[in-house]
Amino acid sequence: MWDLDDKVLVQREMPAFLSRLARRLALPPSDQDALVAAAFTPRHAVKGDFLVQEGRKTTGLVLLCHGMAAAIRTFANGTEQIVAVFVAGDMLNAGELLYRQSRTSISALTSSVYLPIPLEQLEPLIAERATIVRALWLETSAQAALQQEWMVWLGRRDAQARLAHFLCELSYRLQDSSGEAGDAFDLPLTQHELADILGISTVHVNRVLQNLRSRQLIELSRNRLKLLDKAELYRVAEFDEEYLTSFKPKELGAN
Amino acid sequence: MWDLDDKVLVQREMPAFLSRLARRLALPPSDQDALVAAAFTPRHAVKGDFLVQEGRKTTGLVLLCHGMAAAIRTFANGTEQIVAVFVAGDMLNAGELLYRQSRTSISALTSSVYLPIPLEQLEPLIAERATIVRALWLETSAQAALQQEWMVWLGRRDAQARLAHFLCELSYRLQDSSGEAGDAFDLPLTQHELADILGISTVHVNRVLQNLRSRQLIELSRNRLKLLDKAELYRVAEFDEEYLTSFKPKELGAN
DNA sequence: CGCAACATTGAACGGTATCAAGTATGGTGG
DNA sequence: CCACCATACTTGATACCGTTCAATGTTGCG
Repeated sequence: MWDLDDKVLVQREMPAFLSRLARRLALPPSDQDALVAAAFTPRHAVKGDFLVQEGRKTTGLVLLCHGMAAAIRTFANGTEQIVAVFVAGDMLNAGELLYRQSRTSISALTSSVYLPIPLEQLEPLIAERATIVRALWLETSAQAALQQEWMVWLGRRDAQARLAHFLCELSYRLQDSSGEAGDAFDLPLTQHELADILGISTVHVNRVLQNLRSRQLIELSRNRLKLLDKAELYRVAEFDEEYLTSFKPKELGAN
Repeated sequence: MWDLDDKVLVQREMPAFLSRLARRLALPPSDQDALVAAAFTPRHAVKGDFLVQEGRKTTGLVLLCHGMAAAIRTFANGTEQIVAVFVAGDMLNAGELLYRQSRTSISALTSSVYLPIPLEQLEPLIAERATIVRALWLETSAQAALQQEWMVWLGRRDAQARLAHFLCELSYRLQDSSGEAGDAFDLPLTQHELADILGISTVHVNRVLQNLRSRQLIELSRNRLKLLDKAELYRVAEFDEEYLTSFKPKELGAN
């Protein structure tokens, strides 16, 4: 699974990842150092590899350094629902860390680099350093806020608004995570996967996509997405980025 | 808003509540004492009162000691989606504590007793006591797990399965929270509120309820619900209580 | 008692699923 | 380099679940 390119990729991505991590968690340097010291070396996964497996014992925290991943729940009848999409900088399983086993499978949507931090190393930090526990709690909270937003559009919007909203959210998060402009980005999702995210059928994803295309709101081919009219897309989605910007937490100790 | 009955209610409910809290958070006695010492006195709310208001500055942690409450998101067009239902013993806003303002309004579904813990008192504890941060993190994780389950049935099940699942979940949580048998309990929700939870129309809630009644699965009148055939209801809902039982976290320090 | 909120019922409409078929697209082995 | 295959995407026809609108019955509360 490893080849030269992967190693190069890892080495090139890690510094950028670590600085994003610092920005995001707002940890004191000593804590961040302790966290990184507790980690294994970065690993590489290809599309479809599982980074976390449903029902397995939680073995540690997993940080996504590069690429994208999705948390999947599978039904008895074989249908699936994607309950989360992760981008570089996200923790994949902060919310499951305190439980015996994970409730979802998380699989790589693209070739990815991830950083596992085994529980044995992490537990002493969790037991002693309130700031590190706080960072994990913060990430869990952010994840919960995102999920809540998904619940709202799953429950109350039609397919078009759901899709538009998802694209807006992803654009915003990628921008935040990579620092790039968010008007065009790689969308490594098949229409089938989009269907599993939005809770609609694959066929209908296709139709809604074409509708958005015909209205000159987006351009999408070969997994490359362009947002042609962001303002109008935001309107269709009723997308309010505030729930994402407010992720920036209060400073420690600040009122 | 206060009368004698309320005070009696508060006094009668608090000991039971505190013991539930202890069981749930698995905090060392010293930490639990510190938490309770930081709290205001218990307060009382009537149906419809807001315990937390969307957009307002977060002023502290709110524990629900008695009654039920719902977290509500409101749209521009006036429609609402209920994104969470809380029962006695739940923390209402653990996941929002680190942010500047709350994203949801939380309103009392019944006459309720709640315990506010102001941020000024809480912040020193959060800064210093890893065990307390851990408890808050744990509660946020539990909340996120519940939400994820809702996302799954919002995305992929029909109205009947959604309703059945919600009833199963609530029954289970009430049983867990109150210790009572869960085969019959008060369901202080109008069909309209159920619709806002399930993401379907009020009219359809009515029809689905009647279907469940005609199949001898439930009995519901005057806000009192009886589960007549729990096994079959579980089957219809594809309800797997494990995602709720697994909330019981690992012991501190245990591997 | 009378009003307001809640529950129930029917009819027509609409969004989305499902089924089925056909068309790109990309990767693989010969 | 091409033939082939698998996967992804596209399109149309039909059925169903759930919405909406509207009317009526019921309950509870001031």
